[in-house]
Amino acid sequence: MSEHPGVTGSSRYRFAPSPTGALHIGGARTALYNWLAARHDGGELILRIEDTDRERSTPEHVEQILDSLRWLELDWDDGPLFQHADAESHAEALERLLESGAAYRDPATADDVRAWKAAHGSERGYRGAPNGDAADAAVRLRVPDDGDTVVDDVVRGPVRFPNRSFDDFVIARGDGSVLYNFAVAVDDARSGVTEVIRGDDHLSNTPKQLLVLGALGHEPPRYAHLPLLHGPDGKKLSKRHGAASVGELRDSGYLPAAVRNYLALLGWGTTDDTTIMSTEELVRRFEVKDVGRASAIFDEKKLRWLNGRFMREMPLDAYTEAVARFVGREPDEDLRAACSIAQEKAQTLAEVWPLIRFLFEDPVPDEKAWRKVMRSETLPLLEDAGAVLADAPSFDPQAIEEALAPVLERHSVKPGKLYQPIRVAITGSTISPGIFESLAALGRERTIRRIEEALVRQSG
RNA sequence: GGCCCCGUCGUCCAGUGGUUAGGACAUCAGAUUUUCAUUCUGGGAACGCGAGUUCGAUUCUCGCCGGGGCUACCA
Repeated sequence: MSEHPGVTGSSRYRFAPSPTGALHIGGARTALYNWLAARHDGGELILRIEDTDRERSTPEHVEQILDSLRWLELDWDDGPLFQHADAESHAEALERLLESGAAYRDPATADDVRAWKAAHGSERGYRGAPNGDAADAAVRLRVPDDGDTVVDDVVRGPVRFPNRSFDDFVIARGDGSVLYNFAVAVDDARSGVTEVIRGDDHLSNTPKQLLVLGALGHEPPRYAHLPLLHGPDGKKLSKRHGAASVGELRDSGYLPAAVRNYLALLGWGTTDDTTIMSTEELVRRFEVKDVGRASAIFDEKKLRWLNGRFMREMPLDAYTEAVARFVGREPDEDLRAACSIAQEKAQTLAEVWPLIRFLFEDPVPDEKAWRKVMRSETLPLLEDAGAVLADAPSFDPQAIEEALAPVLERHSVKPGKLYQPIRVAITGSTISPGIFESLAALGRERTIRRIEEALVRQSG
């Protein structure tokens, strides 16, 4: 159509969140699937902000959503478009329907409709009558009593809705502002959207949009409705389900690539059971028609595991970069060295700093660890270790291990009896990267000092 | 209430008119290990129920049960 510049005949996808809250993982998955599908078949992706609800939509939420998408590294080719900014075309389409008689003004209120239903039974939707006097009444779309409206869904197959069961639904408020099901249909047609991938909660809305499209004489796009995501309790995912928003995922220390991989697997899978996939592989293999039909439960344990795999396989530079961003430090040589000894130990970015903190700050003694490890008989061990380390020919992990070996023999103790007190002395905790690597990274000076401080603290 | 969707291990994802129903996370046991992790080996664990079709159903059909969505002058 001539009013659709840029429509080339290839597929056009859209992601259309409403800015009434932060982007949830459900919305993130919808965004990801649209993105994967668009990138897979070389189509375009439009980002449209569904803000016709002026009451609940806020600029802050818009920013949050854009931030989340950027963090997920999902880009778009057009937009963000704002739905409410397109009021003229909505008004124009509305006028057309009013003139053709496909829609009519009806002063009936929600209460009136309820009363009508009480009187007429619930097997047939509300049918109103035009009222010429009501210039400021809501506009309803006339829905036929006969026939079905069929949604030919890519993941569910054809789904039939008896027209009789629908109300003559409201498409515009009394003040002329349009409602969701109308705006969506008009916008999708106007921007030449050919593929609609969205949550299953919209399946029941689709026939309404089809009815609007039909009344306007537009070809409908192809629809694919994704199964909904649920929390661990099986209920619809919401704020109380922990890391439910993209922002929380980021703050929990997850990697965007791992989140993309995990989300892709929530509702879709490969025939050969491949689990870990790069984004390139995801793009190559993802097809909407292979999406499952059953709702899925978000399982953070698996995300953690997947994230750990990505963390461990990252090049050190990228790893250091990610850690630096997460903890708000410079990705300098010190941090890089610290990261190199902690990389294999952490499943999330949030777990890295506690492991390497002792290299940047004085250790904060964990009393429990101290009591458990620092016994009277460990004093001579620590003393001996301190002396040996002070004299070690060099201070790399191997040299340290070799220097410490005789201490073990002299006191005939198992390795743990020596290493744990040292660990607590230099890190304050019983948990750290490998002891030799930790000592080497800390350096001789600080090592000796911390051991001496521990001895003072312990005997004093 | 009406309309609609869904139902394979605890969870996610495969799969088939005839399979020992597969993989992953989680879990359990064992091995490795200086802590914590990692890694390795092994184990347990599922086709919601009832009919029908069929020589044979987890797979096809219907009913039931269970879960979910929509039913706003919200999106």
